[in-house]
Amino acid sequence: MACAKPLPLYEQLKEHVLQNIRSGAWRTGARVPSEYDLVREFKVSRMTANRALRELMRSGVLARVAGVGTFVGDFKAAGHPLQIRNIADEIRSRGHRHRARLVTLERLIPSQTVRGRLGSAAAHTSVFHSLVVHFENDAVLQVEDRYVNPLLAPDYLGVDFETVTPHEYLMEVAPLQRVEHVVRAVLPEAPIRALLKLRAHEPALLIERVTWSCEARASFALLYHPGSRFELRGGFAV
Amino acid sequence: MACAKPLPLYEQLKEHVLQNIRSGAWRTGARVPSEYDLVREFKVSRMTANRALRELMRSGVLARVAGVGTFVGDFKAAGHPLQIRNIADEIRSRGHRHRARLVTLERLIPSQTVRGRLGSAAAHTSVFHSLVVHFENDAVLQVEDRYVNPLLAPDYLGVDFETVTPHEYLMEVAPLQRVEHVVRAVLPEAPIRALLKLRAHEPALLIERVTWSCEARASFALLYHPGSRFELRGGFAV
DNA sequence: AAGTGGTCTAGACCACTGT
DNA sequence: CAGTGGTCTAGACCACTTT
Repeated sequence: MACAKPLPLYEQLKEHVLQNIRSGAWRTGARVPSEYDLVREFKVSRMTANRALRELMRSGVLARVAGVGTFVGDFKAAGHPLQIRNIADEIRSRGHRHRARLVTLERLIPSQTVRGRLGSAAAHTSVFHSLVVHFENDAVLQVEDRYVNPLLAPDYLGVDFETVTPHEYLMEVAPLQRVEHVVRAVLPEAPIRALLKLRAHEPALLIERVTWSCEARASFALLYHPGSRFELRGGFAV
Repeated sequence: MACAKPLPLYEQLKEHVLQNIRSGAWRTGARVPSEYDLVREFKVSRMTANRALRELMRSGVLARVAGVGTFVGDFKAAGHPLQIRNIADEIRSRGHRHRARLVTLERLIPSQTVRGRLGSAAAHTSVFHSLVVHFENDAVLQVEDRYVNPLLAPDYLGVDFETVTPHEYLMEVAPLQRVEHVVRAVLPEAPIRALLKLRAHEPALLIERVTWSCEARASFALLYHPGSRFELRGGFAV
């Protein structure tokens, strides 16, 4: 998926910084080239370098201190509660590596709970079910327990969910119309706890998410995250 | 209520646009002055006007179309799952009774952690600290551990926080400018656990919230909720 | 043709931190 | 003191849309 048009200079600078963070060359807390360094190295004006670093700061990748310098930010895993983002993109945008392991992919008769969340569309029929573990640099970041309306994604069982996330696939085949989520702190049951590699009594952050497409419920997902390594970040200005 | 320092020009422009939106003069979808309009009206350079409008676009307030113009954004899609809501209003909106118990109200030298969140404004000076327990029909719903910048709310220690919530008071004396929050699942320490009346190993949902006012950090709050009785709900359409 | 936003430059002054 | 980020200017070229 190459970008046809050349990126603006400030985007190229941002990408350069992110590459160095992704590759591990610049670790958390490390000093990042100053605006003047970028001016000299890339032959751009200072405003362009400033914009690149400023935007990376705003998105939490960098920390800047006037009179001191710019440094790689100290991020714990952070998600945006209001955006429906692809977890793989989210991990990559932090400069880290995403990997997915498919645990289960099947067709099943939904439980009472799942039927309630997925609605009448799945009343007496079976639904698709996937269980995927998402890793950020080899540490488990999310266990994704997802139930999908087969009417809206009939080819779900044929997708390779170790290269494409369920979210990516669903966004492609079913236009997202509406989303609802509930966030809770829980002590997950043993199977989930094992997949999350949680210590005993370590809590998890659970996001229950229902998505609508074509006026119907498309998917119900239980997204479990280790409490010690995951944060939902949000905020707004003004 | 006074922001002493003069805001940067681009912040003044943002404020000007926001005032017009807040007052209702510019409604959703209405055209906003172009960059050149702002250049002429406020005698600033185009880059300054550009930055103001660009940042308002990124925070979702404005929508811009190259070659066409800038318009007031459509807020119905921009649901805030973590709204800055007053917990008392929230409880009452569910038809329940809200009660607050003030545990602590003091001035103290902030810990390293608090200083980090509250920023340099509190570097070597003391800050205000309040610890309030919020009940929904006699069940604990939130333990609010809040640290306040004394420069922005000098009368904080004189407020009766069993009749007015800290949030209500702060909204009154310091205009809210920016908010950031982090949501996590945690096992709280003993003192908080006792106030929350949690069973052993019962997790809590922790919201860390930093609010800005007058370009300064106004308040840092740790909002603890019992995992078994509290949910964050959100969602949006389209 | 006129207007708009998107980007970019080559300077500038300031306040601040480090040495 | 030199270095840093924060801000600002007065131009510029481009692609695009509307008239």
